[in-house]
Amino acid sequence: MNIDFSLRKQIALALNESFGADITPDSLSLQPTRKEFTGTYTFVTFPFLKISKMKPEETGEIIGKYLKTDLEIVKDYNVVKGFLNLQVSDRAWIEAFSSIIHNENHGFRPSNGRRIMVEYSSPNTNKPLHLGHLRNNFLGFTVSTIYEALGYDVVKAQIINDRGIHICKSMVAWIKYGYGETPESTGVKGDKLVGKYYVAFEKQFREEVSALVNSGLTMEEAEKKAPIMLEAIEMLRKWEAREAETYALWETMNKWVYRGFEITYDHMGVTFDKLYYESDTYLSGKKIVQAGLDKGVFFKKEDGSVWIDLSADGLDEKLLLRSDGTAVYMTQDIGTAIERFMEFPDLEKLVYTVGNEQDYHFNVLFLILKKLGYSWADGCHHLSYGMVDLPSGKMKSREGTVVDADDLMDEMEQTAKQHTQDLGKIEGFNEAQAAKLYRMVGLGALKYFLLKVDPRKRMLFNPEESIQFQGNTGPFIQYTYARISALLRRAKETGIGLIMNEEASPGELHAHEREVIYLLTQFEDRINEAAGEYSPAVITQYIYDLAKEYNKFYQEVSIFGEQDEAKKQFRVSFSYAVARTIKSGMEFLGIEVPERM
RNA sequence: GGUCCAGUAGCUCAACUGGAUAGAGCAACAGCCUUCUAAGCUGUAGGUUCCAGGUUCGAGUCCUGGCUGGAUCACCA
Repeated sequence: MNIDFSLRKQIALALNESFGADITPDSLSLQPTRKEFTGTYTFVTFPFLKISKMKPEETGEIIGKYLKTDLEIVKDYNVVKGFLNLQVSDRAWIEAFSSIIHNENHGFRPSNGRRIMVEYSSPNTNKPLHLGHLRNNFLGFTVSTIYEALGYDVVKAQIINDRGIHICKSMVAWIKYGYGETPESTGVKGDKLVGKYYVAFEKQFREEVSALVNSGLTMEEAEKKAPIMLEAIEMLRKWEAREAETYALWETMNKWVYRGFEITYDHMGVTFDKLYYESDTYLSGKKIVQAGLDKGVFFKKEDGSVWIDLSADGLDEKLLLRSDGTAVYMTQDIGTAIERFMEFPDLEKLVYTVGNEQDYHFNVLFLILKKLGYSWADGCHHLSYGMVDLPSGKMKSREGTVVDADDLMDEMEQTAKQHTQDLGKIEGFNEAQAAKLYRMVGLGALKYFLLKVDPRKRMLFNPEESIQFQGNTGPFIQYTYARISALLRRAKETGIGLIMNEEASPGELHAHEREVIYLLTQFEDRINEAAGEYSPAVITQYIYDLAKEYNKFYQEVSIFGEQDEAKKQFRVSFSYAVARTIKSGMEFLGIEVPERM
C-alpha cells in the first residue's frame, strides 16, 4: 500500500467531485508537514483556489472532510490557511510497515533490462591518485550502484590516460635520475615511484626555465626551449613512432602505475567492468571528421585544420583536427563516444564523471554529437562535480599541497583506531576484527564526508581538523546500525523473530515510530531522486534523517522493557527494518556497516 | 571581456524543485549513563539566505541588474 498515492488519488477525487475539476493524482504533490503542526502529509490548497472559488480555509476544510469520511487511512486533518495537514491512522502506518518488512528487497528493483555506462576515475598515469580522485571515484561508483538498485545493468568504466606528454616527462626523468630504480628494488608503490620522477622532471624544468629567463628569454620561449622539455617532446615523438625501446619503457612504467592503482582502488572499494586505454583510442574520431565535413557540420580552413562553428549556439569555434592532421582531445572524445554506443547499442545513458572545469568541453561534445545526428546524444550526461579545496586553496602538486589518496585513507583508519580505543569499544575483538572495524569506520567517515555534499558544489577539506566522527557522519550511521544489531542479537536469544506477523497489532504507535515508518516509506522515492539528480547526497541525507529519527526512538522507547508482547515484537521488527534500510543505503555509498562498534 | 557554476548561522552543509516561523552537524553553554552501546539523546544561543529591484496569494528557490569567489573560452590534455 502506498499512502502517498492513496492520499493524492483521493484528493484528486475530492477536487473533481466538489469543484468540477479535472485533475489526476500524478499532477498533485504532498509535502511533509512541518514539525510545529500536527500531521504527516500536507496538501497546499493555494493553487486550487481558482478552481474552488473559495477561501483557502474553506477549500481545505472541504477536501479534508472528504478524505476523512471516505478514506480509512486518514485519521484526522487540520487546516491552517492554505495548508491542509493530514494525520494518518496507525492502522495504515502498520500496514505500510508490514509491506516493507515483508519485502526482503525493499529498495532494490528487479532487472529492467536497460543499460547505462558510468565512466569515472580516469586518471593520468604519471602520478598517484589524490583527494580529488577520491571524490570522483566515490561519486561515480555510488551513482552506478544506485542505478543498479533501480534495476539497470550498469557498465562501470574508466578511460586511462596512459599516453601523452605527461608520462613522457616521468620517463625522461627516470632515465636521467632513476639509476634503474624499480618498485621491487625500492619497495615503493609503482604509482608513487613514477610520480616521484614526474616531480623530478618539473623541478629540473623549472630550474632550466628560470635560467633561460635570466638569460633574456620570455617565459613562454623558455618553457618551449628548456632542454629537458625538448627531451620529453622527443620522447613523445618516438612513442608515437612506436620506437621499440621507448615503447618498452612506457609499457614498463605504466605497468608499475597500474599495480599501484590496483592497490588504491582495492582499498577504496571501487571496481570497474571495463577499462579503456587512451593509447588505444587516441586516434579514434579522426574518421568522423570526414563524415562531419561531408554533412557540412564541420568546415576546413585554408591551412587544412578542421573546425566547427558553434557561435549560433552561444559558443565559439572549436578545433577538431590540427593543420598537421593530428587529432585533439575533442576529436578523441567524439570517437570514443561513438565507439561505445556501437559496442553497446542498447546503451541508454552515458555518464561522464568529470570535474566541473570541463563543463564547457562536455557542452561542446554533446552538442557536436547531436549535430552529427546521433539521437543517443541526449542520453549523454556530464556528472560535473566541484573541486575539493584545501584551506590554502587549490591543491597544487608543484607546491606539495596534494592530499594523497593512500595517505588519507591510512590516516582515517588510524584516527578511527584512536577513537575506538579511547572509547574502549572493542572488548572481545581479536586483532583481525579490530583492524576490519578501523577500516570500516575510517573509510566510512571519508566516503560519507565526500558524498554528503551536493556534487556540483566545491567543498572544503581541512586536513588539520580531520574528518569528524560525530553528528552527520558515516560513523554516526554505522553506530546506529551497530546498536540495532545488538538489539537484534538479544531478540534472537530471547526467541523473538525479526519479522512480525501480518496480523500483528501493536496498538497505538509512538510518535517517533510513525515518523520512522514515514521515512521508510520514502526510501524508494529518494533512490529515484538520487538517480535522477545523479546525487549521492540525496542518499546520505536520507540515511542521516532515518538514523537520527530512529535514535530518538531508541532513546525514549524501551523495547525489551515493554510488557506488551505484540508491541515488543513490533519494535524488534521495526528496528530490523531500519537496520536493513541503513545497510542498503550505505551499500549504495560503498560503505560497510559493523555489527558491533 | 564572453560564457558557465556557486554564494544560506562563527565553520561544514540541508531545505523534497515556488509553500507555513529557513533546518542539521561541528564549535560554545546547560542537562541526561544502576535500565536495550553516551560515536547517542534533550535544551540554550547563533540568520537582512551577498546586494537592489521585479514576477504573485507566497521567493533561499524564478526574472533583470550589480557584487564576490571559482572555472572556462588554446593547432594543451
